[in-house]
Amino acid sequence: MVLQNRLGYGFNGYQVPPTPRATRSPRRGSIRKKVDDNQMCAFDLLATVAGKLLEGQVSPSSSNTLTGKEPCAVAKDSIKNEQLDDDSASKVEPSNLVSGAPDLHFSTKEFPVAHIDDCSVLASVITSSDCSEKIGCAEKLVNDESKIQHGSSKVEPLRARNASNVTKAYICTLDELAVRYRKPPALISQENSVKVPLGTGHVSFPACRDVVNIAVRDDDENSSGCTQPSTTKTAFRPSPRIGDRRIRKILASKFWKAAPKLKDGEYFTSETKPGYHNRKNCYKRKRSLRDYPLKKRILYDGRSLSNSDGGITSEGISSSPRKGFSCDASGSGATLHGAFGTTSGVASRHTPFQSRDSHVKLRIRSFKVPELFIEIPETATVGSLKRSVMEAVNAILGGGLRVGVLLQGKKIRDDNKTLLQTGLAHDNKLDALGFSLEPTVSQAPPPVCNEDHPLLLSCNAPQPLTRYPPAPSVVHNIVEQSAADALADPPLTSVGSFVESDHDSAPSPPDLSDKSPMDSRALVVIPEMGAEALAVVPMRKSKRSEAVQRRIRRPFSVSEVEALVHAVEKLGTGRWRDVKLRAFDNAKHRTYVDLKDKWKTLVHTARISPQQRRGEPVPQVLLDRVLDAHAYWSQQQAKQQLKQQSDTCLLL
DNA sequence: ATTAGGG
DNA sequence: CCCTAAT
Repeated sequence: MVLQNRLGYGFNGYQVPPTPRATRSPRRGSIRKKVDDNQMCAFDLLATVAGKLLEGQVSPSSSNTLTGKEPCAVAKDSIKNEQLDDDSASKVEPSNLVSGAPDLHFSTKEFPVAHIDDCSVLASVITSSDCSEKIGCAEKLVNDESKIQHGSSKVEPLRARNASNVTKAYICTLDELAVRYRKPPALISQENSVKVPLGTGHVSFPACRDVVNIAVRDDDENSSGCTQPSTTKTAFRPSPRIGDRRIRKILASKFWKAAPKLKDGEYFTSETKPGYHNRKNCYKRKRSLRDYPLKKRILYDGRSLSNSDGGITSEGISSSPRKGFSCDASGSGATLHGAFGTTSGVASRHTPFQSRDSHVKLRIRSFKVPELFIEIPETATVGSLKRSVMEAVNAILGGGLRVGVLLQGKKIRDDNKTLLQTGLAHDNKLDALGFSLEPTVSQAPPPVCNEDHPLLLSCNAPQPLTRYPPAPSVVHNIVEQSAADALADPPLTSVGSFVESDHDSAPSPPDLSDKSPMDSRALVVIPEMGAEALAVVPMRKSKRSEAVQRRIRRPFSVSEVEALVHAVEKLGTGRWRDVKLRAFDNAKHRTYVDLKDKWKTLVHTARISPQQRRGEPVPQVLLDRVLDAHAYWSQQQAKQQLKQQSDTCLLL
């Protein structure tokens, strides 16, 4: 232990910087922003693909709609539509965009259900790909949540950089959708001429606020569905008084509790709370659905994947549209069962999509895991290696993946299109259907590494329990607030020694019993590519170096903050390397850049109102010290600059 | 490799 | 946390 810090540790006074730092020339504005805005915007990517997709699908006569537009325009349109909200249900109607495409006529009437083996995420995404409204809702919710979490100062949701948040909320919403979607949904849209048959348990697509409500209530299966056309409009309209905060609250807490409780709770089981930094965020189906295991193949291959698009195409997809497959509202639990049972091979029978009960049955025989990066010392045991791989697999399946849908090698990025619109509902197209697992930008498969000695975690003992729930089936481990994960940090009682070495990434204690003779220092499991041809979207750069994953987010604990404050008080800002050496020498996962960044956020945190702060609350005392130290060292810096200026003047 | 800043 | 320019 390099340093012993305690909360409330007295401030020993500031230290004079050893060397007056030269005045830095003003930084040039980074071009980064432009890159972000122009190239990394998720919507841009999506739009590009959507545009290409439409080009290939829409008949020439309809090329004056979406096709002719700039991809960016598409993106903006979709955003705008979302923001307009309220009646977006009607405004975003796909058939409006691509009028003239014959297939689209049935899109509002028929809703094929895709059933995918075992993977809830897949099921969610697939099923939702035809739920145009719900997807939009999900993103809308994300927007709202981000707005809250970022405070009023800065709202940049839905950007690639914030994909983490997006993914989190997105998926959770999708899960909800999947649960709901087991009932035969019907698209309600005022703009569509097709009337929604008020048959068995049709579920309308509520606007985002309604989604929230759905998440809360269990018994609304019919309340939101089977809506009379007349009342539909009002049902879609979000009540204005519902503020962001409420949405967030419901999203964060109620939903995650409610979802597993949903009628046939057999459907999803969440082991822990959601979150991209939660490696165990892994949905598992209970017994009723587990009969259809997801085969995973890990390929040992030297190739790396190219960026987020370098997903792996699923193989062995068989599908067959089936008419008359009934999934009534009550028997939703059996829906997946029935769907999975009999598929094999691809039926080429043409399905009359006029049928209400026309469904698309899909069966994915196996998926390849996109990428696993595992670093493990050669002294590690095979057992620990297994656990490491397990960790990585769980992490990547639990939230580190997103699903791509491909049709004839082309990625379908437009989640708002129905299966019918994309042509997936046609038997002849089903052969060309493919799925891909793509690493989420945010959820990097946490590099599992058992370096050093992951022992002596005395003060942090409870932590691994929180972060690595022992068994699935622990439903009550669901944490309610996203920020609550900060609670997983070492309790304040262990202030004596903070800044432990990076034990977080060593979940499984090394099994000292049997030493592995493994020679390789690092085992790298890299997927088969198979996605080169899918480069529908010209990626900025698809180099192997793209495999570098974003580091796992590790919120600073209070004790860490305390250490940082103390060190900065002593050393000042601008000597982050010294700060690192002094207070965080043992925390390998904290770089001096991290410390600098943390200080930056600390200063910011100290300046905003406590209500706007998020995460584990930092004691006000500490924040006061932050402000004091910041002021002091800023002043010192200014003095130094003045002194240097006068010096140079004298020299001249 | 470090530092400073913007994202 | 990431990315990068400038040291």
